[in-house]
Amino acid sequence: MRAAEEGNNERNIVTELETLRHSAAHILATALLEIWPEVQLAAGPPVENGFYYDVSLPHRISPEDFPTIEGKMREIVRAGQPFVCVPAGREEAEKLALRGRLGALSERPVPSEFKLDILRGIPEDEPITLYQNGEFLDLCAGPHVKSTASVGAVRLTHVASAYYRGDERNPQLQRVYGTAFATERELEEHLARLEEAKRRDHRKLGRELELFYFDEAVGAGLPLWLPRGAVIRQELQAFLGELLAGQGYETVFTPHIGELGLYRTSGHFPFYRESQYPPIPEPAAWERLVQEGCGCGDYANRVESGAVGGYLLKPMNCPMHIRIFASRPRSYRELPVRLAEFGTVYRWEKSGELGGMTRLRGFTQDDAHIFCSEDQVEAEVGGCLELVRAVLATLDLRDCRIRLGLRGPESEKYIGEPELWEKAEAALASAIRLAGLDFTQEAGEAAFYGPKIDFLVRDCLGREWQLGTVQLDYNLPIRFGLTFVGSDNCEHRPVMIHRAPFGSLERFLAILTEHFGGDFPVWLAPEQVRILPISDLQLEYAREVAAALRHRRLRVTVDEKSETLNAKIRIAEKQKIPYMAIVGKNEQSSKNLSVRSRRRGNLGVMTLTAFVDRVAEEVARRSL
RNA sequence: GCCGCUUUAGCUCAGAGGUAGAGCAACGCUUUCGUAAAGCGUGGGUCAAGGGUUCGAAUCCCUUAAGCGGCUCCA
Repeated sequence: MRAAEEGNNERNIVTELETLRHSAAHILATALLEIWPEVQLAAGPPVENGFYYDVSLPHRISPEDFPTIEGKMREIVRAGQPFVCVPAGREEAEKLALRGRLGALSERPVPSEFKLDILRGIPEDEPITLYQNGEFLDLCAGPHVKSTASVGAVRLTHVASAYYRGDERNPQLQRVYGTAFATERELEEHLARLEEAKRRDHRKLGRELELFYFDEAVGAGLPLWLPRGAVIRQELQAFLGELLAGQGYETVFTPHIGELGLYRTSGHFPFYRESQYPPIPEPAAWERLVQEGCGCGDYANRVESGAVGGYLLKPMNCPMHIRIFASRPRSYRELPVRLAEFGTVYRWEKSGELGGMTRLRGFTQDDAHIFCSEDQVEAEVGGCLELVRAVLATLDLRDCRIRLGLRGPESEKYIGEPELWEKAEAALASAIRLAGLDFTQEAGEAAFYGPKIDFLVRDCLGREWQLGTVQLDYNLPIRFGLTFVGSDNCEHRPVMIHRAPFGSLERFLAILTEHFGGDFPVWLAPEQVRILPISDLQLEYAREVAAALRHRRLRVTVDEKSETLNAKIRIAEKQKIPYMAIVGKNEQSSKNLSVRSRRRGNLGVMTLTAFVDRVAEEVARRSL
């Protein structure tokens, strides 16, 4: 969801809590004005977990200012200022803005520039309303609570920056975030939930559980999968591999770089240009350029014109899969052709956009491209949706939203004819309806070659990320001149479906880690069982048990440290090992195990066979 | 990329111009323990990197890098 919905600048306020938080934003604005009367206000809507107000102010607001601001806010709450709606004519409102009176406590020497701009952006047929509490008068669609006293508990959370109206060409504002509730208790509960959520952060757990690692020597946004993370990845890949085999996919492998010309044909160069690493020249060409003293600008021009050849680090796998399809004549009898690959791609993300495993410069998609005839599209898209559903259900990711991404208004961002786009957009919409799924349509969310269905989930901080995606593409088959021979012995144009149920393995791991808080189901757990000998006398038996478990392909280690049992349990618990098998004198003589589950505690004594069968079965069923 | 903040031992963090600290982890010794922390000891740092100010810089200033919170953009 966009933080700031444009239009008349305020989001549609529906719930009581949103109303309260919107009022809290006005209280924040009032407090800011009392401290810095020159502050220029832009917009202050409620958002997912609170509210914010965008302001322009020479003083850089920092968390150190929060106590002062919050103090003022509490005074305003205590004062119980009523929120009064003041209907106003357009001209009157504009006069107030010009006199600096909108978004202010009094008239000021400088006009309320943002309020003026917002005012002028409101459609003619919409009424203009102002709201006042105390001396603070603001352009606002409302509604508000009765009085400032209704805002029982308010807290500022952080300050960040944002472009005015979300456009990077506009001035940058300071965005002060806060949250508000009717009561102090609800606020405390909310803050506690936030703390808890931070404990699940995949960046923190990724380090603690040794799943992945970022090394400055390697580069920003380029993750190193550590052995434990690699186990999870391999399990995920194996799981998906089974599903794909069942749906008639074939596996392919393709290189990480390809001729620039390939990407000219696909349109990645230039339509995807800003997301790509610059071209890699051939060594001979590079030498010549160096000898000629060719500058970067010159090089860029020569690459652009095709005078100098080169390679591109692949930003997507589709062009290579397309070339595989085109590698020989295709008959309608073999359609659909479904080519799958865990394909690693590289994209130039701006430095400030990188973050943990959710946003990277190199990542691996569980990619596949389906080449089919027009009348197979519906069934194939349906199959893809079913695949995503199966993946999400197995991994318990139920809390997800489905978005149909359509073209936006800027036509230069998309390739192909509008009629084909309409056809593709309609086909996807009907496929989702057929699958009986709820979805929203959003313009401007399409890929450059076609519309798509995205599955979105939230991370521990409430940020929404795209995981699975299904994209319909009538355009690349045209650009590559793909054909198949139909039953009529004529050439026909195939349709392409791009799809990735995980999206990327890295982002999926991030979301999965946060979803389970690091407590992965047994089938995914890097270490499934840890044997805890009570004393060194049981070491040998412990190793025997481990060998037996390993024989059944379970991932097991023995804690051979000279520690107390309690300490060993504590360590295993912190490392979130699903099963601990305790072996002491008694277990050794009876050839049993005392089993402790991370989730359910002490499970009591059982035979080795009973334990192995139990865990192996859980793994085989991929139970949660 | 833009705005703001941050960077001290493997991890979490003290240290506010005068010779670098703690807890946990690691390692060693003692202990051989019954369902979430046994005891003692040892090693470990170009204080992110580079430059500057100063008699003297982890500390003040500048540049760069990485990370964090957002914005923009996207798996």
